[in-house]
Amino acid sequence: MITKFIPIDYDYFDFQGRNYAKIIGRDSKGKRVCVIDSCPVFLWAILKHDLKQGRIDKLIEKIKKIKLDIKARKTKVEGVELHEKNYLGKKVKALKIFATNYKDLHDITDQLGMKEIEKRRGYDLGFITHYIIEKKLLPLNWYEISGELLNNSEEFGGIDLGLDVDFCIKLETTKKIKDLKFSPKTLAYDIETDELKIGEGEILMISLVSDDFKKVLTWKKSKNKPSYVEYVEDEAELLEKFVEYVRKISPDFLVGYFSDGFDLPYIKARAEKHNVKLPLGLDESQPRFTRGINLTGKIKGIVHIDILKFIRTAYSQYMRSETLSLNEVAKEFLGDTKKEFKIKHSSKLGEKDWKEYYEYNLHDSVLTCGLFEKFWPDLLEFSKVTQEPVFNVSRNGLSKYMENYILHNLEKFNEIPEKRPGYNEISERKSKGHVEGAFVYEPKPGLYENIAIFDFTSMHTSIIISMNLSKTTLLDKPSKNAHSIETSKGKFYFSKKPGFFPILMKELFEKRTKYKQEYKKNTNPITLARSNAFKVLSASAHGYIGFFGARYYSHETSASILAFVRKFNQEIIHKTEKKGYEVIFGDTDSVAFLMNNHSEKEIKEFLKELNSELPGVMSLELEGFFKRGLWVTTRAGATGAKKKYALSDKKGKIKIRGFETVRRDWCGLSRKMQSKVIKQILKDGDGKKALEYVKEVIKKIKQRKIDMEDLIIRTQLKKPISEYRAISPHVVAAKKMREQNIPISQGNLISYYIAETNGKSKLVRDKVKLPQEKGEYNIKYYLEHQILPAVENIFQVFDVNLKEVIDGKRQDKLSKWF
DNA sequence: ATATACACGGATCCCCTATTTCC
DNA sequence: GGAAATAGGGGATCCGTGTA
Repeated sequence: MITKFIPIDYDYFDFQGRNYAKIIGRDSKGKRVCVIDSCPVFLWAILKHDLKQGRIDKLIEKIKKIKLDIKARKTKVEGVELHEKNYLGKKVKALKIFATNYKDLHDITDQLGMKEIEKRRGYDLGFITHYIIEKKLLPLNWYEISGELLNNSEEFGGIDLGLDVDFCIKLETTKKIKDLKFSPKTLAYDIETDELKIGEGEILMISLVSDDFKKVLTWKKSKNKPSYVEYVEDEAELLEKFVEYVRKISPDFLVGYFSDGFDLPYIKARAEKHNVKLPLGLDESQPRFTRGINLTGKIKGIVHIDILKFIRTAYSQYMRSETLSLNEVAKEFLGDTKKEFKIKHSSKLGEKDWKEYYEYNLHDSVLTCGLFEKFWPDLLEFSKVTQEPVFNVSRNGLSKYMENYILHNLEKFNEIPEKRPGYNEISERKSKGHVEGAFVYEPKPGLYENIAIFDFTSMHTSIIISMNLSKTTLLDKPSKNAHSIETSKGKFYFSKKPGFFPILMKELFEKRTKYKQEYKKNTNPITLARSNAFKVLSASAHGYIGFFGARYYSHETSASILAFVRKFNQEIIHKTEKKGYEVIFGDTDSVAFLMNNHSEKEIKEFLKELNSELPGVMSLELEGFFKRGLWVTTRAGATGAKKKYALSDKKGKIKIRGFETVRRDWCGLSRKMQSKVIKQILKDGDGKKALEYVKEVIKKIKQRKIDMEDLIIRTQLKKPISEYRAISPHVVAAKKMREQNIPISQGNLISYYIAETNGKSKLVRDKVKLPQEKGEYNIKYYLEHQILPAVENIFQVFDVNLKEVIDGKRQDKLSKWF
């Protein structure tokens, strides 16, 4: 049989001791296809250099005899080949040792303690990754495949029986073809429960939303039933009905929001309680969870996606939302929010509340479905770039993206993969301590006019490429014909012969540029997603090298990259000053300076000149020309504050960095006020109006006219309450919540305000009250700890002492304004 | 475990000394 | 009068959240 095929989900099974990949996908007509395939299983034994052929032959014979009888499975070494390979960029002789089952590679590795063998590698990729590398059947690419149709066949122990697919094919050949249209079938779901702790309460309803399907299943009946609501008798039937609908719709992707951590485990826990089976898998298997801190729910054949996890890794650094709640994320990406509904325990809900609750539940799935559609192009592109299935892509972190990209591209360098670091290796890496980071120029506080800013394009990555930096190009001794750099950890030398890591980064870097252009020329969600995928990947190169869990970790390289970053930035700053410009600030990869009377054209010429002196792919670009810029001192007052500034461009567009305005752990009042003050000052060029405004705010505070909502402070609980050594206000608030049985856990944003109290304690934490708690806000606290710190330094730029304004003292220095 | 370092700034912690309170 | 409690100053540390 010959058919077109797009692989979506990868799984594997053992049959007669061997591994078989089981790949679920679709054909061009949308029929569901299961492909069964196998691939050679092997690991590498790297030989000590200068071994004589005779000794190698003897070693091969010895290895060929290895047999294992473990875990009720008999496997053996099935063959050994000698190959010329590269390992960490160096030529080596290595034995390719074939085995029966991938899971036994570790045990075989343990048998390879012979002294002729230097290192053992390539046994820790996982079967799926290994299979994709070997057979090049890449996720979400289109193929024309041929093979034997397994129709109710007994082969593989009758795998085809009881598998809910249209065809099951034993793969023979594959041929990559041009992309065809593929719109995945998506089903979003969401549950409502009485308790937030997994399995503690009852599941009241489940909503399901697909393209042309909207449903709320519930056993909580009420008088007016919207058409999309379907009643069942009880919770057990609810679960059965849920399974029934999922099986009937049979989506490629079952999507939830935080469903790895809530919805799916909850459903599983309740099903166990009621003794209800959850045969959601295409083979009727139940969802399975991987253990560990972060639960991951897997359903065979249907890709279970927790879209929150993907948004968190791939997108959150570019988002405006301050939390990753469904409401905020949906607002940012879909322009839609959750339905208003105040959740109460079901026993406290009135007859008319239920209709709203159904709607609320349904709409959560609508939003989840919308988010999946919005991020589908991104999932697709990341999956294609890193050549890993969407299930993994949606849950992997940045380091894994980079690592997969590397592993799937090693073959063209004839490289044997490096192993994952073990526990000891990781602790050793951690013990090496931090390397010195980037250079930040101390700004001179003040309000400036006409500012130009340059910054380096993908600075770290372009340095890795241009200076050929990596674990494998690091030389173990000084060399004259090498890139070298002085770091706090010593002077390091890197070969000038391009290593595979910098070459790979160069490919990424070039594609990043190419797809950015493509996106600019042809703007659509796919080009944007592709551009973004390469941007994210390209930007995490240095982070990967410095990450203790990375296969290609290198402390020396990380230190060198950062040393080059400092060097290049300081050189640019120096050259700018030498050219006669006054430098205002610089952070890592940027320099800002006063234009004085120089024209934009002159400055662009200067940029060209700077660029001509940069090596390799490094380049400096114009970030922009700005009309005004504001820099302040630190709270201590002695020095200019770094990483805090505000700019306005010629169109009056404002860019605020680091100020309290952009920090979510300040109350709304200070943030809004500071933002307004900054905007006013950048607009006017002085602080007169802004000061009037601040005085009004102060007056309002004193008169208790401020809305409570604007005084709420929100701080994230980053760890379990018991682990806090310093009991700060938000920890006290969290404790109060716990006492009131309000469910809280690590990662929650804790809201509270500071109230007037009778106690004489001076600790802020003793004045903490929860938003719903009765009390009056603490005037002194808000004036001195929220308002003053937010704007004091700004007015200092104009020689205004705000403390005196607050205290109502006369303002001599202000006389010039009044 | 799940990319890196630098930086700000609030709040508490902790140590010290001076002052107040208690017996 | 002397010991214990309290206040307050100030640096160290913890903690959360930014910038790049």
